Amino acid sequence: MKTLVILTGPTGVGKTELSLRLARELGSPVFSCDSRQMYREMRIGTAAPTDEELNLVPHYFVGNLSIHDYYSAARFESEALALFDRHFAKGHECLLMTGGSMLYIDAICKGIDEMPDVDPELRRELLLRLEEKGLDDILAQLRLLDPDYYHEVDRRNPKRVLHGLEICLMTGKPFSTFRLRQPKERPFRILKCCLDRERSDLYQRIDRRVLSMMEQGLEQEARSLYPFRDLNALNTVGYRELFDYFDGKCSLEQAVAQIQFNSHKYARKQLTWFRRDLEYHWMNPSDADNALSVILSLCE
RNA sequence: ACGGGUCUAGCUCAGUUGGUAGAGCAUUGGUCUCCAAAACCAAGUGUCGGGAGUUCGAGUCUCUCGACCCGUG
Repeated sequence: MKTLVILTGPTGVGKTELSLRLARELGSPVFSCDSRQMYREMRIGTAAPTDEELNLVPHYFVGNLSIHDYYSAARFESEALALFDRHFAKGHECLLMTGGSMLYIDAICKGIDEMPDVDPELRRELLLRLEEKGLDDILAQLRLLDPDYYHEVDRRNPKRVLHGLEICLMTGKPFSTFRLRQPKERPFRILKCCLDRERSDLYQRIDRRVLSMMEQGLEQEARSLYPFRDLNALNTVGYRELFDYFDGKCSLEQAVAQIQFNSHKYARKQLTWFRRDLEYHWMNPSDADNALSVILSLCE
């Protein structure tokens, strides 16, 4: 039976390392599902696999985008599914997808409803309007155009409200008519594995990794991307904190500490998301051999 | 040694004319169908340096002890 193995877990838990071993065991490439490692300009700060690691096993979706490119979970869904098809057709029994982008994982598992991409100009307009007239103004229009969604959304969350209105304005139809939220069937089995370790252990690993990023030259990487700080890709832990430092808002030390804290926060958010999904098999990669054999036996 | 200052949540600090404490960060939990490493919501925490006194009542006034800091020797 064709199986897609999903190996995920919070940032810094040790996904990359285990995925390389697992990929060799399964004879699969690594299909990354990390929304930030895709940007080739952001290697250090996203802890993207190194050249040596990339040479060990073929990877997809690492460094395949520029920070200037538009991308989304929906695009990832269609591109990744097409690739899976091709590889399964070539005879692979198991394929491995690794990464921590929760929404991207769900896009693969359940699918995302068909919806047009948002026109960047419209988005800019609405953001401006949000700034000038406030969220209530946006909400009022959403209420008119899509009362259903108006009642569902978290009305305090500008991003959600804005997106709803964007789709209404672009299509002339209520956003909620697109949101079927019906999980799509996939022509393969999905095996979900989530790595986790003791919290203090995880935080220590994250903290150490941030320091090592700094040694690898994260500051220079961030500085070279500073002119593009307004791009969505750069709204990322590890970069925006350094941008604050460049702006003189804090010391370098403080920025580094903030990167560590924000990574902790992100790890917690990931865990919240994964916990909710009862299909996950949980394992601790501090005993990598065991984790590996558990996953392999689940693949049977 | 003398003079001055500081000591409040894990950290940095706020606490009005005395009514037993708060904000940011951290920590923790949650929401979530497409810019998602985003955005949003929520929670706990304190022997207010120790002790004594004044007072119906002290983080807030007085005394005392201690720690640290800055001056002067």
